[in-house]
Amino acid sequence: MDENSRSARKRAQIMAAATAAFLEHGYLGTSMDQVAAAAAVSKQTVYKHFADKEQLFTSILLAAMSPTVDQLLAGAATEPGGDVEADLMALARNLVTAIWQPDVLRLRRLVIGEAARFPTLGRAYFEQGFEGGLSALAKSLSTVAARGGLRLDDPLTAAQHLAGMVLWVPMNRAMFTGSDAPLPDAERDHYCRAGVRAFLRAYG
Amino acid sequence: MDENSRSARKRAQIMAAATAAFLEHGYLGTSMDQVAAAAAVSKQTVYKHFADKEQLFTSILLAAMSPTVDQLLAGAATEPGGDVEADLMALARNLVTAIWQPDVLRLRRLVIGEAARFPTLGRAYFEQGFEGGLSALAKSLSTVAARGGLRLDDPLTAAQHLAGMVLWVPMNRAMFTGSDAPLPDAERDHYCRAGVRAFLRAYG
Amino acid sequence: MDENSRSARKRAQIMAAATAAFLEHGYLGTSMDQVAAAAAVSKQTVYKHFADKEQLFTSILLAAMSPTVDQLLAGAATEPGGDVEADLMALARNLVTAIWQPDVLRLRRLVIGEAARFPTLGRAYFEQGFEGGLSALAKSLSTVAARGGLRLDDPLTAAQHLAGMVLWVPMNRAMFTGSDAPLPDAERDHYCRAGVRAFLRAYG
Amino acid sequence: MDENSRSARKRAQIMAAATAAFLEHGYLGTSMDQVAAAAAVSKQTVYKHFADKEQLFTSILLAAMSPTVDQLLAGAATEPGGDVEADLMALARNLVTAIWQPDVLRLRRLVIGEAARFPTLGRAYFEQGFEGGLSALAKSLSTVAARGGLRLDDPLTAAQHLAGMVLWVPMNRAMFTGSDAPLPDAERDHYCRAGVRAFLRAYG
DNA sequence: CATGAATGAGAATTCATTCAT
DNA sequence: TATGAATGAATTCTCATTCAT
Repeated sequence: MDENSRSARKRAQIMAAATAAFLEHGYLGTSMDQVAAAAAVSKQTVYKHFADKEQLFTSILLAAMSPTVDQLLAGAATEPGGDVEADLMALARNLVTAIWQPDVLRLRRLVIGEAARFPTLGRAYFEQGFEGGLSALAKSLSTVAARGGLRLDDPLTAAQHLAGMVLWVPMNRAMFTGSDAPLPDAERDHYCRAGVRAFLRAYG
Repeated sequence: MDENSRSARKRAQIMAAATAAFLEHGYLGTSMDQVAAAAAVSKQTVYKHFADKEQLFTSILLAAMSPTVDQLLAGAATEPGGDVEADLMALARNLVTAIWQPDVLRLRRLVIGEAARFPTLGRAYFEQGFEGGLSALAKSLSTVAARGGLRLDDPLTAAQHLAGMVLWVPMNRAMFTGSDAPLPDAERDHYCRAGVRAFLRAYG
Repeated sequence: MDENSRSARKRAQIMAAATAAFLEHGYLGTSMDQVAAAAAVSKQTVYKHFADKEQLFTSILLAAMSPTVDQLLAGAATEPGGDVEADLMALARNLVTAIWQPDVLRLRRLVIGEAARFPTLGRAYFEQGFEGGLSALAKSLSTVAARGGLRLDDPLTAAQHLAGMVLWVPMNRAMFTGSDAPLPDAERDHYCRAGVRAFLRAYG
Repeated sequence: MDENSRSARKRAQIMAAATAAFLEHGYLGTSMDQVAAAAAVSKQTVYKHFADKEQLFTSILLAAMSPTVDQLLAGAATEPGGDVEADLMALARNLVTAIWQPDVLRLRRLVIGEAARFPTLGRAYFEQGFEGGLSALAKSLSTVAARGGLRLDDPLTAAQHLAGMVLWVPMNRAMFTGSDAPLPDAERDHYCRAGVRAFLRAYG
């Protein structure tokens, strides 16, 4: 049990170090030496826990996705309040805030950049992170709709449209420019408001 | 002119080979030996044309962006036809078709994946490719609106919303899953139709 | 202590091999492969001990200077014996003998040849090896003078003059011709005697 | 004759460029590309004039020695003036000034640094530049002596002693530290005066 | 005759991975 | 078990020299 916990601690150190390194320098840009050094662990120990670099990478990324997904789902949950527009604005803001964590943006870029080399990983991210987030958003929309004022024949499509209108521009900017800086509140609210209003006209 | 053409020919060979290699294997995944071999040219010749790997990479990508942008702009142009919905559908279909070229998808992934290492490149792509495409779409929307049936106070925002609704899901799928396969017509039409109808409700 | 000794042994092997290689072929003329092969060590091990070639070079040379300096200082020390001229002759002979070690001559040529590339190294050699030797010689001269027969207002200048008269010609010959052969006794004595006699006329 | 002069001009360009490059970066540190580029000439042209790099190097250096030697000889010539000490000071100052040209110092370092690789060159420099200079100095000393006040049984040995006392320290400093800066007048005069006074005591 | 390209090797440095201790 | 060393290939880039045009 002692060795077990010590081993588990080392494993955690390795994963933390590797996650940071991969997110910062990419797959090929990260060396096993760097990982071992950053984890304050010998290379052998790394190889004892992870068969090779590919396995380390996929394990790391799959583990890194969970909190991301959780955040997304949490971000999509709403405490329904006053009027519909206010509820939708809160929903949109939560969505943006959940996504605009530096590590989430880096993770997106990393998975996209390695999609050709690691298609399984990309598919996992898409299904859990992306589609999962949309489902959660659809559910929240249904909740809002249940309180009146929204015609939602197809909540999932509505969620896609809301997310697309709000996120399309700022997310592409973040992806392409490489900036991990938080989205300024004014900008965030601008995209949220414009998207929510168009959404209300289409689905109100 | 003779030397010029010979030198230019070599340079073109190098750029073609390097473009293919970088799009397929990424920046770090592509070696200068590979490039030289694929271009049927000696490594020296590569280095005589491009000072180092970074310069080769940026030159290649900037050159690869132009046709992409052109395609996008062309894709956004429409021959206005019958009713508004039909015009918008044509617009959306053209947009999707223009983007869903394998090299365009690969280029997007490459630029995103290297955004941290080459932020200048990413910014260039975003401004020319992404924002340029949106502007062209806005202009086309204005043309359609002029023929009646659309209320476009802010054509650029409208273009962002149309593009976001149509592209958000399939583009993310393409980015994450790494698939360069053409979008099946049925799927394309599905996203286009749903987006266009919501758009018409919001802006019609 | 076990790892320590193993690591230290490897490091010593590397330094010995690198010293020999650099002294024989110069900085640019020596490759890291040669060093590793001569040290019977992998290239990685070399790079684990020394960050890069420059650091290896400077470490090597600084280490190579110490025994040189020691020899010079020891060479300048005298057991004062009979008359002044005999003492000075012994001093001069010791000086020449100390310098005329193949590795010392090679080291001088190497440091001079790389003085433009490694000025710090050259300065270190000048201050420790050259000026240090002169100081030691000055001290020895003072000892001799204390026993009478020498007027030494400025022992350091006197030492410079004695060394200059004795060494100027044979040292330049050794430097320029590249010969590491020991100075024949007859020749050595010739330069020593002529220098000592002039010195006695000037300072006696 | 036209081609001849054009060819000669090119050859001169190459030699000038190669001299500068070799003096600055050494033999191995200079590439044929650099030489050709600096000479504004194609590499073929370089190889047409000089069979290979070694021949280029030796030709360059042998050519670079002549002006150096000339300067030394000229520097050792004196216009005999007032008293003996003044004449000797003038002689010493001229000697120092003649040597302390940047290219002369660089040439010395280069020849010494490459003495093992190019012994013939070093020997040539020693015989023409070094011993030649000493002979000239000896002749000048004889002239001074002829006007009274100097006992010169062996003018060459006297010249060696004068040169050694004056030059030993500053020349070693220049060689080791890599400085091509001109010797400050005060310093030059210091070494000259101390050397000349000791010389007068020994040979006056 | 002179330019650009080719050659083929070799430079320094790093990599992922595996032994030996 | 965990460390340093070894391996052996691959990386980017440069070199001296020689063909072709």
